[in-house]
Amino acid sequence: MDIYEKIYDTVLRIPKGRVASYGRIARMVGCGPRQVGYAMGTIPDGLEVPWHRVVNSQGKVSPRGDGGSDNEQRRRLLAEGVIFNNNGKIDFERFGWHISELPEDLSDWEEIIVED
DNA sequence: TTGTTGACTCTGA
DNA sequence: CTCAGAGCCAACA
Repeated sequence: MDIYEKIYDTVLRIPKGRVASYGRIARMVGCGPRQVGYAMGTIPDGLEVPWHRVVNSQGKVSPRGDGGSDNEQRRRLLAEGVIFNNNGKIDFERFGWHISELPEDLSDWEEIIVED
C-alpha cells in the first residue's frame, strides 16, 4: 500500500462536520505534511475523498492561488456546519477530529494510531 | 542523478 | 496576531 492510498484512506475517515490538519494526517500515515497537501491536490478520478475537511495547523484553509478551490473548501465546510471565527479560523476544540470518533469497521487501524 | 517545488509546520521576533 | 526562516519529503522535470 503506498503512502497516498494511506492518506486518502485516512482522510476518508474524517467524520462529516469535522476537520483535521495536514500535519495530523501526516503523523498518522508516517510522511511529511507536504505530501498530504500534494495528495489533496492530486486525487485520482473516481475516488471520493473529503479533501475539504483538511486544513492547516492554524485551523485555516490554505490559500491556493488557483482561482477558487479554497473558497469552494470554505463553502463545503460551512455546508457541513463548521464555523469560522472572526479571523477566518476553525476552532479545533469544537470541530477538530478526535481519534475516539473512529468508526468500528476499521481493519488495520493499529498502524495509524495516534493521539496527542 | 540532481535540483525544484509546494493545499505544511514549528519557532522565534 | 502576523511574518520570516529553516526543516521537511515525495513527486517531477
